[in-house]
Amino acid sequence: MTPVEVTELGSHVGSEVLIQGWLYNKRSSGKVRFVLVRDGTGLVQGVVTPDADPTAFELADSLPQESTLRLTGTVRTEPRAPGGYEISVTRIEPLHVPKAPFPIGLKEHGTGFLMDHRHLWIRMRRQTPVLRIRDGVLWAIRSFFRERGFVATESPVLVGTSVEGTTTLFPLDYFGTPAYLSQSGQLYLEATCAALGKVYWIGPVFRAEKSKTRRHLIEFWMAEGEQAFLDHVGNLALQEDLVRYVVEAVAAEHSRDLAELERDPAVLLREVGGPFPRITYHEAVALVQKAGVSMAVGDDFGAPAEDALSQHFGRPVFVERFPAVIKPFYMKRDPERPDLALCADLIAPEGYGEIIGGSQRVDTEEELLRQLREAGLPIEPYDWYLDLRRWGAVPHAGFGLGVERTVQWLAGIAHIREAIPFPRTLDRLYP
RNA sequence: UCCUCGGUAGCUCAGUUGGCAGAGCAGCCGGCUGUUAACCGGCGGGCCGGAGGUUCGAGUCCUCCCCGAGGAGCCA
Repeated sequence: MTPVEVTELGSHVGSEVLIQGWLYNKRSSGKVRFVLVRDGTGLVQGVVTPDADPTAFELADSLPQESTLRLTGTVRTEPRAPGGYEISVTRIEPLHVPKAPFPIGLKEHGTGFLMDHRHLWIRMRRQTPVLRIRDGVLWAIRSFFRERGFVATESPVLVGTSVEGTTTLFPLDYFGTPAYLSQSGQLYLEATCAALGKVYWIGPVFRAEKSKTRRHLIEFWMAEGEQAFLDHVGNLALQEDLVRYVVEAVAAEHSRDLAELERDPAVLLREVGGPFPRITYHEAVALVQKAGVSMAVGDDFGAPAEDALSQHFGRPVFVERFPAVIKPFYMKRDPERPDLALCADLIAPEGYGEIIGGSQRVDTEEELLRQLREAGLPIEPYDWYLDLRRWGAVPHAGFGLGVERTVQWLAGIAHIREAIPFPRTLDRLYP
């Protein structure tokens, strides 16, 4: 018999099917036994009675959690069953029977224990929908860029230069030459964008920050776009279109996953329904101060400040034109206000924090040399990057979107560690 | 790096002014013909994070160390 996936059961009502999966839970009530089977696509309940196969009846009692099995039976519509369908089981074929109890029970566990068992934890009910939503976010980003004519051009992960400041680099030995894990693919995207016009990449980046918060990972995925002949204003429009596209795609294609997480898609669609407000850095500081959060002009926004902004607007908000001194060397200055950078951060609603950082880039050699020096960076490793301003210099702009923070927002989960299969957090490299 | 709270059964936790080590879940045995993290009865299960100290006596008080969680700073 051809195996059927749990999500396809609706089109097999009344016929006999074969389900391949793992025993998630079992219950019994006298002479009726219930087996809850997961197959990766969903959960289905099988009902086993003694008038079915007596072997199946015995197995429904004795098999431990996370046994691998094949289940044969007839599909029925059943409102009492989770998922709406139920299988009247005729046969259970165990493929693997664990010798020890599964470490992750259905009751409460502490975070440390769950993180030690992350490789098993991802099988559990609240984890699989998040990972499917992550897949939806990544596919939506790719199809957005593809529809707009962007070319995927990968940036290297092993690099010789810093993008985001030297204190958060992971150093390594590249056959005797100092090297680092990439903090961002941006500099290389600026090169490929001069070759192909519109480019993007999605990949892992690394920040050796001693951060220990619900919105930080040491290794996280960035989706970065870079476009030639694009200015600051066009950059914001591109970012806004991308975020709206991703939210609408996930709301449409992952309603079942969102429902399992008790996340209302209508809330997300409302948040991206209208234009995203755009305020300047200085307006944002004033708003934050008015909300009672202490911060000075010249500070970057901390978590409480971002939360105040996100609470005030209730939708994604762009904060633009930061003081150049607190931003990286590659950002172009505002011609009207040379002390400000032509940049913007996009703050997600509901306190999920900054999900995008972007800017128009410096496009002349003189300006770039000056800003490298001001940042105290050596010139030589950036010589290739300066070449981009020596031949075919072009106004260009781009941004980086944090994939896990976006997943965190859409899935409505409290901590970023659940937004990636195997999170790399401070002091945690196992599993 | 700093601040706060924790570490007791496989897991989640309780443990009174210092005086015999406890519960729920999981496991095992039994019961129940519609369970929804099922329920009911029974059984087994402990280097109380580690090292020192105070005391007749320490899970409990003190010192140091190790580990975990939450938050800050910084960032996406």
